[in-house]
Amino acid sequence: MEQLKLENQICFPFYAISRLITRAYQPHLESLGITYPQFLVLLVLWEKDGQTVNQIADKLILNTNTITPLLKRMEQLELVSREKSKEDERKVMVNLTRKGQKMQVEAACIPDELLTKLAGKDIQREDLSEMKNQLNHWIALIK
Amino acid sequence: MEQLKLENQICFPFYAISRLITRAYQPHLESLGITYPQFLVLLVLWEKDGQTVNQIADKLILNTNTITPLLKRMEQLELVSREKSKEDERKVMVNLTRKGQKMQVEAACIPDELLTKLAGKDIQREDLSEMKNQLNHWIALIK
DNA sequence: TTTAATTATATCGCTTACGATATAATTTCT
DNA sequence: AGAAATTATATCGTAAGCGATATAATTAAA
Repeated sequence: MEQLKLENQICFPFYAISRLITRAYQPHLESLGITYPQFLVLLVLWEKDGQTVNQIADKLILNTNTITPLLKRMEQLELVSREKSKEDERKVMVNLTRKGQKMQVEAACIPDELLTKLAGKDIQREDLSEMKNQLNHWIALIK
Repeated sequence: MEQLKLENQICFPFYAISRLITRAYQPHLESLGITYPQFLVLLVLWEKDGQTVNQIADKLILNTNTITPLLKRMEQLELVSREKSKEDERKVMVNLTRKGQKMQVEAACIPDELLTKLAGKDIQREDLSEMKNQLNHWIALIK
């Protein structure tokens, strides 16, 4: 059954690379005391502080049952605060704490460090950039 | 900080697409009573039955602490059997059961069904095939 | 041939990830 | 206004995924 060979699947490389990337980030994030999904939440909030749970979930394409406990752990780490919106009490506003804001400075170099490491393995920035655009296009189509 | 925008990350689209693919497979696999990682294990065993835990882990780029409980659950589902190798008692041989073998027939159409669905969203097989090759190349480089 | 190192797998603890379901606040409908 | 529907978030249960560590079998070294 040729169509069932692992080698012929498009799904597997995405699954594998996703995990390999998380592994590659891990040592860099460990020194900050955060995980990869927590880093993604920070990326969203650094770009625009003060977003609702749903806004963050939408951007990361995650469900609230994933993001709620994640945000609670980040609250424990004192990276974010969560409080009900005054206008609409169903909404929970998530804000960066001072600590969460400051972490941006330390994190700023991480993406570049990883790109440099990949360049050493003959994976160039232009290739990654092209790939990124292609993938973002597909995500928009299938989301 | 331009380099920290979610939009500019290459890591995020991989993370997102990987989960979107798992979600896309889910309804197809649900009727078989298996999960996406379990499906990947079956792909590996359908290709070559009777492999050790490590051989399967290597092919899926997973650690034994992920694959061992996964295989145990598949044993519960009576999809595979696990028994110590006679030559080397440290090794555990994983074999498909009759049920695990038979499932290949029902699963054979799934990849094609998903490709057809993607074609409807303007994602063509040639593009995916090219992407697959590119990604497999990268995996080999960074693994 | 004991001892030490290596190999193969498993266990533990914690963090995602998500389907199903619950709860409370807000809107919409009648 | 009061009931019904919708929206926003949370809770529960289960399955990954992985670092750290443990255990047993095999191999290498002294």
